[in-house]
Amino acid sequence: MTEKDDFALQDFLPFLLNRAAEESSLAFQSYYKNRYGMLRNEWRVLFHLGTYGTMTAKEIGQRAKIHKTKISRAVAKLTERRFITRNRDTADRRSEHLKLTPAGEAAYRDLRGQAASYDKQLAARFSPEEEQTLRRMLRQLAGIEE
Amino acid sequence: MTEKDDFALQDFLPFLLNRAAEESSLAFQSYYKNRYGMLRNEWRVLFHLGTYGTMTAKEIGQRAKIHKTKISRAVAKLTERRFITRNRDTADRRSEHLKLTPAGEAAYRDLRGQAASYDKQLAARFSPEEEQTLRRMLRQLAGIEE
DNA sequence: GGGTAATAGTTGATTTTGTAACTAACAAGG
DNA sequence: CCTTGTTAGTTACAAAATCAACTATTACCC
Repeated sequence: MTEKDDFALQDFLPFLLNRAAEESSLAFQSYYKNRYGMLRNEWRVLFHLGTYGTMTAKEIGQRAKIHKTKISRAVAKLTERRFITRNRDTADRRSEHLKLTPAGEAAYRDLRGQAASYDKQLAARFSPEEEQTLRRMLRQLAGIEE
Repeated sequence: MTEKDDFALQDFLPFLLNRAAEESSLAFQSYYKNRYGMLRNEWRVLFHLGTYGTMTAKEIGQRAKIHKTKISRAVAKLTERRFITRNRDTADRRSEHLKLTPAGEAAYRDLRGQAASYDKQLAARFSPEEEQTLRRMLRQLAGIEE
């Protein structure tokens, strides 16, 4: 009754992944929250716009696999804080092209720098080969082709 | 402006981990939600009690690194649905010993079986060595010793 | 063209989570 | 024993996620 069974929660990949995700993003999340008052979905959108340039909400959603509702709200916040501007497509007036403002670009550069060094720090626990393997496996699990 | 930058969101481990976690647990989550109306924290608590037997909320929290608030609510739900019983410790009346009811045991056995086969399926994408490496790295990132 | 379906994005209602304050019980020092 | 501090667990309130319904626009096709 008090003995350990053969398949525990710690052996369950979805649990492990979730725990690793939470644990590894803790410090980063609070940095961005304190510094820019940005939530996860907001800096995700910012990051995408910084990386790929002008995009529509739909494109961001497809690439990052974020639901349109979350994007819509993140975009509203980011627009309100003057990090991005929106422009209706003249050919298809349903979609909007989103673009970083100079303030958005600055925040993005900071974000990217922080993320890159944070990432490096996390990966430093492993050998370069292990790290590559890890990234490949995670992309596999996440359904990211590229 | 529309070109790809050198460090994208898909390269960021916390993002990758989070995406992999969500993607990989989707089917499982909805199974348990539909079958038993259980949320993630609820089946996590159930799983722990099934694996380790009688425990207090605090012990579950330490092992699974779940916040006490979440556990408290999960325990309330599970008790209400007659999956677990609570017994105050006679020596220290602050803590309660939680234990599965027969219905809880049954749900646990189903849960464990499903989880194990689901896990196997996920891991089948990789070679056995890769799988072991993945688990070890995830445990590392998650801060799980064992 | 006119009707029906599809798509981009928003909004609202409900559920869940997160944070912090709270209660009850114990511990330890004087 | 009484004050102060700590711990186990709960609860209240605010923030966020979810899901479905909604608006506006375009696409299809008879």
